[in-house]
Amino acid sequence: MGDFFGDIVEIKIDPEVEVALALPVNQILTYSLRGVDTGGRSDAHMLGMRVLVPLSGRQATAYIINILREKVACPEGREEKKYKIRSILRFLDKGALFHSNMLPFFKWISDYYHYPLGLVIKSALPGGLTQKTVSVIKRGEAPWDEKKLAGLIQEMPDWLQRVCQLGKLSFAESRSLLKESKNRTLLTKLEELGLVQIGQEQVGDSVREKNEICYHLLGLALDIDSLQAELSPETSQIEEFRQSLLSSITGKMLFSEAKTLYYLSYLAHKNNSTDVPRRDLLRLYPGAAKALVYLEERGLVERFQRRVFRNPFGDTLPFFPRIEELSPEQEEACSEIKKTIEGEIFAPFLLYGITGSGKTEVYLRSAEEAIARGRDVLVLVPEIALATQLEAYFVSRFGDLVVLQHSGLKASEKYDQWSLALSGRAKIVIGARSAIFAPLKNVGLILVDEEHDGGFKQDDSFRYNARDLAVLRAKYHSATVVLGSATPSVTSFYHAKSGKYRLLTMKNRIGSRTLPRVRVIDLNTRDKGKKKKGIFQPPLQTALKEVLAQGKQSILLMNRRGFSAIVLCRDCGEIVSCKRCNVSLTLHRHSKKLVCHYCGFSLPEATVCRSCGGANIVPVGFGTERVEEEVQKLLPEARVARLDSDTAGNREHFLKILQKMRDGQIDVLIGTQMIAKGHHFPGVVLVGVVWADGGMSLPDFRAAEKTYQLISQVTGRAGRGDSPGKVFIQTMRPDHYAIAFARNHDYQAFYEHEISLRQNPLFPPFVRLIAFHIRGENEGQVKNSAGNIANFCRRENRDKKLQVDILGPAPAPIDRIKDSYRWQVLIKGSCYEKLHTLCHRVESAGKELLLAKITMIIDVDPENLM
DNA sequence: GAGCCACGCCCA
DNA sequence: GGGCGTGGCTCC
Repeated sequence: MGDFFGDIVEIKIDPEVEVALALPVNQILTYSLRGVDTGGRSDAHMLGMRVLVPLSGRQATAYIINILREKVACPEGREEKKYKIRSILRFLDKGALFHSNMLPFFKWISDYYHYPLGLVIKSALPGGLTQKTVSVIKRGEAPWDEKKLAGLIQEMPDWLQRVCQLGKLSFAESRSLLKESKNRTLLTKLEELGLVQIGQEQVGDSVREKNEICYHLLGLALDIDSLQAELSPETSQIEEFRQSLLSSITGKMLFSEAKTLYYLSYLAHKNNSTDVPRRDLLRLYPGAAKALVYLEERGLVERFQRRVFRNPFGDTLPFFPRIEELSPEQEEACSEIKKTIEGEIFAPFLLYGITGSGKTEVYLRSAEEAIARGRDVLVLVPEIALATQLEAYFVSRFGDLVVLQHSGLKASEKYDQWSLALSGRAKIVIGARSAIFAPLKNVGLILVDEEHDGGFKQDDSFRYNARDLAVLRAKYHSATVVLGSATPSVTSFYHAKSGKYRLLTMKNRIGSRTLPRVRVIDLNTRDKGKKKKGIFQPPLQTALKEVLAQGKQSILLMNRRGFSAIVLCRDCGEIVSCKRCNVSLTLHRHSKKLVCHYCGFSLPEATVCRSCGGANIVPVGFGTERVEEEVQKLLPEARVARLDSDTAGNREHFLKILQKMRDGQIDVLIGTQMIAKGHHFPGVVLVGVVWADGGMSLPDFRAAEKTYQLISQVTGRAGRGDSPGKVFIQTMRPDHYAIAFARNHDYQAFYEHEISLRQNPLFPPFVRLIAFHIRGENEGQVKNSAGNIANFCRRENRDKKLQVDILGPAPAPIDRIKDSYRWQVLIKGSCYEKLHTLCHRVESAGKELLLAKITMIIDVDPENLM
């Protein structure tokens, strides 16, 4: 055999590793482990580890994704490596940061969403774990010489003066200066003269584990049991305690030592743990610090460190007891899900259950099943507010097996919660979309609540959809995935109907609760000619008054924050728009500002028209602030609260309002869509949709679907307690199918209508979409680049017969945000492979197609085309 | 993401 | 021809 393969010799060489960089680099790089302290780790243990690597004169974080232990020398001349393999600098952690079974998942995601593997992995980890070196501009060794400088530059820039005075500049300033090439050339010269120096500085992790010092008793035959009954923080018994100790030890026992031991025993007893944190001990008795040193020397106590996990759970989580009796529909759903969990097979379910039908209990029972079988559970919710809801249910049932993962947590808490999941101490992760990457090893069940929600789609440069990834991850783990909703996305329902998902239906509300009666109020018929009466029509006004008189609660949905929709100049009719975006400003009366909702730009409320200079600027249309004002006028005695992203920015405040609402301390709650979702407010009997039309006219094929969902969701908030609910929908388009079907709670009919519309022209679920967002500061160049992309697509499509539809180029509905012009090209096709083939070609041809400084974002399965 | 090099433009 | 600024390639 050796002769036959004469030119192929198996040789053992230094082990090499393949890594993905935590940088926007699409390549996998190879490094050597030569001379690296691997700490005796096996290959399997090195997979998924984070390492620091040299990268053209810098250091960067990378993740090990493959280990090349043995190599076959390649036949003559082929695959000769052109580069020199360098060694990694060091391992950055004790162990891997993700389980190796996540790698295929990450690779798939990287390919599907056209996003570099290293950055996929980076987003799967908690923030603050990216070490690197950065360049810093410093004073050089040579003495500062103004004459030398004068030869180089006429005027000394002020940053250079600061280099001289402070010795060095900040990371951020150094970076922005080094970006500009004219500074670069100057700096090179200054460096040659020895006046400045560009140094490399290490940036470490910004989160780390927290440890505390603990003590426990050692070698003391204390008869704790006999003492325990009497132990108390009172110190009157200490002398007696000291005497009793003297009999069991050799040598003397100072009073302070006895006191320390006394408190140590007391705290150990109180916390039901032999290990007592030093901090707790010192808080009770500051004198323990000195005594502990002696006690340790004498071998009476042992000191050690233990890891503590910072904990994001508030101490006021409500407790929800287990519901013993299930409705027949719940029973049915649970037993179906149970079967697939037991079978440990991949099984996707769509749990279509109307609001109030008890989906939460189905989730909890399914989770019990998975946990009982030793498997982990992942729970995804579209936003933090809902995590808070579910969190209480899950903690009530599963205690500290549950951890949280969402952006409401502090970086340190996030890191600790993530660590608990990684180590296997936590078995259930609840979180927003990024929790789809939770480091659970053996996922047996994934629950996606409110699966229709757009919040699962991330809208920045890594545009993944966590709901879709949930199905994928379940496949990789042979797990059950349950997508739950009262108003499933048209796509998911289509999959359920076509058999791709299994459909579980729950049509009845728990108990005797009925669905609320919905009344549609046509805004077109309101008192024409008469002076406008405000934003509530008489039936809604009456209902609000009645409900208040009964001592019950109301919810008013207004899906726009601020006071007005737009502000315009009464003199010339010009709409006051943002300086940097092509959108109208919105009046925020609370902060007395005109605000841009896209870039945050603001003007003072009292401003003059940019077009004619007139000061007669008036707000037109309405937002939540105006609704709030009108409610206060209509019901002066009512307790009113408003929840939108202006007031909910502070999580504490947000939770407090939700709590007050549950406790009945608020009569009318006004808010944007964030009040529509999932909350359980038993006292609410009236829901008013102040203006249902907001989302309907948007240029989005999902506009009707989103409107239907929003109205249904908020409708579901009414009548969750004992009294039946009432809903009023104010609209200019009472005949629109989304409103008509929402009024009758007829999801099926809505679905049938919507799916027929998606067939011509073809839209998802019949085709898939990929959007190319082309952006830049020069309008003409953006437009031309978009044209190039579209032409390229058309050419490829024709030549390669890809059967893909190309739409555009077209300016985005909002064609300028933050001074950046926005155009898009949309491709759609029923064959996913062909669509992605085209997408890959566009990606690799991108540099030639895009003009200077024009960027392109690839958005697979776009949700938001604004 | 950031260093580095090639290329192109401007002016002598 | 030299200096400077920009874009794009590459990093192992």
